[in-house]
Amino acid sequence: MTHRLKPAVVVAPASADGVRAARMEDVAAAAGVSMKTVSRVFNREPNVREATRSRVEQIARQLNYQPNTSARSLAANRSYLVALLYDNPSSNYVMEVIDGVLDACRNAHYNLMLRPIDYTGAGHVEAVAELVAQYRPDGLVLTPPLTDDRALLERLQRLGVRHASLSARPGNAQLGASLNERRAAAEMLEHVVALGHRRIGHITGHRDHGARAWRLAGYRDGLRRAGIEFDPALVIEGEHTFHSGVEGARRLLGLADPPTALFAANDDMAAGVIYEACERGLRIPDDLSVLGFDDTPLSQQIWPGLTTVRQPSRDMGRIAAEQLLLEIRGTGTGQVVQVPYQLQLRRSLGPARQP
Amino acid sequence: MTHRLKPAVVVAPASADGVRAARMEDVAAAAGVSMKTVSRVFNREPNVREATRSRVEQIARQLNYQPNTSARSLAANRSYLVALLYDNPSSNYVMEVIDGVLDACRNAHYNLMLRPIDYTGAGHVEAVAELVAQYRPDGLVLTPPLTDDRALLERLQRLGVRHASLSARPGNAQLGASLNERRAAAEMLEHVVALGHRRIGHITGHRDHGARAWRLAGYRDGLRRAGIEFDPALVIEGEHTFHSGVEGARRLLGLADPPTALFAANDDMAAGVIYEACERGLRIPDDLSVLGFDDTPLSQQIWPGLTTVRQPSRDMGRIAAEQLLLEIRGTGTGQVVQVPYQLQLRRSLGPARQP
DNA sequence: GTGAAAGCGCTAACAT
DNA sequence: ATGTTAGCGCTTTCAC
Repeated sequence: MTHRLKPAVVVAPASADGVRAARMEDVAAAAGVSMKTVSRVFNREPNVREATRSRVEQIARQLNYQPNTSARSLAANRSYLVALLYDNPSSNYVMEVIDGVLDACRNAHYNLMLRPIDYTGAGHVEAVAELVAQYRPDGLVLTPPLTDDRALLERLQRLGVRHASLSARPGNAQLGASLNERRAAAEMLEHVVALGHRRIGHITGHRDHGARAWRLAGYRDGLRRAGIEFDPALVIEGEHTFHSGVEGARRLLGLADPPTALFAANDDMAAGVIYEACERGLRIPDDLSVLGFDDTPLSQQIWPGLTTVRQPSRDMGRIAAEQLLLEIRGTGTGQVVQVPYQLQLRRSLGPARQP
Repeated sequence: MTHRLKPAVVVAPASADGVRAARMEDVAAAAGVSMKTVSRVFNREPNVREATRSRVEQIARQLNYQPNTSARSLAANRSYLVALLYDNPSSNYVMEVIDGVLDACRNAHYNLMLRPIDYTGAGHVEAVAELVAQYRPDGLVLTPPLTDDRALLERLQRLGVRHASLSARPGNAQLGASLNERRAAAEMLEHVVALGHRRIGHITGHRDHGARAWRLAGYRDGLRRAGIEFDPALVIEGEHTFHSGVEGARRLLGLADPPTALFAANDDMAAGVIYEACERGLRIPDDLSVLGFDDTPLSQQIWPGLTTVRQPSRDMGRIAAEQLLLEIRGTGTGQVVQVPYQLQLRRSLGPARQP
């Protein structure tokens, strides 16, 4: 007994459009080939004559055929889904990464799933495991600091889920994109020193982020090359938030002999520094130069414009997803791609105030 | 001939975990019930004895059973997918909306699909139609100005796809969330007037956004109530971007008799106003008060803090998705929910400068 | 309140 | 180079 009507047999209005969507069977029938051949065409498999291929493609277009993703997933045991896991430190950053990953996914006809994760929360590893069990993403993209979360990485390994990472610590990722943050920070420092600054403060990133160590090391490299002795009193622990930038500035600007320039490990904190400097009536850059890192949209929306290191987050998201998809689709071998940085000079940086 | 092994029969290591994921059949067997009963439990259908329900649930937990979404989708002819369409005017805004929608989706075990759309681009309606054909989302969430895109709305209607909207023009949505923007703007104006301002400029939103008319009308309401004559020379067309805020401020502050307060139709433009004012050496709020709308994170990251209308974008995203899901799941009747606004007073607003 | 069986639309394995 | 068939894991329909 047949419970459901086959449109190939009975044409019945089923959607609001008045016509049921075409299935692979319909295309196959119209093209005079088997379903398997249509399947081959749509999956770009070999062993289809060119003439057959183009005929199938034309018919499919005529019938406005769109493969049903659920059926494909079920039969092929793939989800055609990539999940992006992020712990939202800065919505500007995340949004750019999303844009890039989305770009790569759309090109590959993959779908993107988003999952905000609180990596400090208990059970965040379990939450990811559950996501994997339920949706079976073909791969994951991780942003810092999830990229370096030992427990999470081990679990992913056990689950056999591939992942690509942005700015992961070396060894924690085989796939993804990263940037030589240490060299970038050093270069920024050299530039600042060249403008006559000798007392340069630093507000670090959060301890769980690899970026903290790299940017701090770059800061020290820059000082060393200039022959400036490292002064621990000028380094404050931040945690990537605007508020921690304000706090850091408060402490550094409250010193008896305050710095003439402040290098924050990201733009949000740099914005906090500018805010606090303004509160104190300091003029930027006359009284204080401020430097950031990332070049998020924020750096152009505050006054004065923020001098920062341009990190191509959108590209990094796209590249990481591309490397992942290479492996997923078996069309190549993914790697960790180094992307270029660039000093973005804006008006928050000026010559050192003369003593 | 059997091509694939059934784990219920043969236990074979299939995943890296060493154990194949449990299927509904396994749960049914272990609980001594039929698959249909397990299905009923998982879909919260009626007609299951409480004892049976809890036994099934316990077994499922023991076996770590997670329903396979692809199989569910295929069989039920639903995608368990909601797509969010947005034309990215401000990444802060979009990110908040995403967060809210995601929240609602996760609660309902729905997946979210993102689709940035350039509504000015040719073929954007076709792009959406293709997305619908391929992924068959059970519903869409639209953000302005897509909420009021005639061609798009008509197409969705024909395709029979439900949608919920944020801040849609009345009549363009049956589902979603909105805010009385006109009243909010008027209230803001009254507050500004109470501080002695008489010449108050306005930079409008983009013409394609309903918000433009509402916020402009509120601005005029506020002036009228204060008995201040509307001066068209004080209104500049903006387009929601930081840059258009800078431009608008440039023109208004260049007037012979410049305004003492500037109300921008969103925060990004207000940040542009502050930027331009600083460029001119004006002190805020002493020389110029600046007002925004939305209360995105940006309004707290600039100096001085921006006085603005708090629009709960995250809640609006969540609520819109909830209304949509009510209809999708047939568990209720969705509507357009009015959400509250709130004046967010910060230091960019002060008493009018005495002439 | 519960179950049996058909079938959703596709791909995998095996044939030809 | 192309076709045949079983089956992916669930929900639906209908029977009990």
